[in-house]
Amino acid sequence: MSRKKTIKQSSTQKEYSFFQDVFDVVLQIPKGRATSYGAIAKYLGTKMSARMVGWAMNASHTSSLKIPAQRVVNRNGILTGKFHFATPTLMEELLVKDGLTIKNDTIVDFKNVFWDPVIELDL
DNA sequence: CAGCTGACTTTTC
DNA sequence: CGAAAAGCCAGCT
Repeated sequence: MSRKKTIKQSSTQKEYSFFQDVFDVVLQIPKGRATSYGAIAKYLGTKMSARMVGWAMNASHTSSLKIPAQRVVNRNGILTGKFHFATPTLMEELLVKDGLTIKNDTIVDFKNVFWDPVIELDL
């Protein structure tokens, strides 16, 4: 279903940011899976760039919602944003708890656990 | 309104 | 393998 537009808040919530879309997608990432910034960007639209997704994650800690940002890595499966967590090792710890294997700041067999919103949601 | 910035990606050397 | 540059675009100052 096209839940892209389901994000639309009530009239009261006039402040609508594209961050909401990113958060919504990230929150739907199943446990034990991970996706890339580019995949989310592609799902949200061609006008979206990977940097916007990463930037949205930067704002995730400001959001009241709990965003599993550890499940979002770059296209190589490298934990590029780990330094933005409370501790540089927190991101890896969270992914390990999800059942993933992290080796040298990189998700082992990333392509196997890759979760593409375009395929899992839109399709 | 204009310039900066950024948790990315791809190409090139 | 690594460093550098260019493209990308919305939000912030």
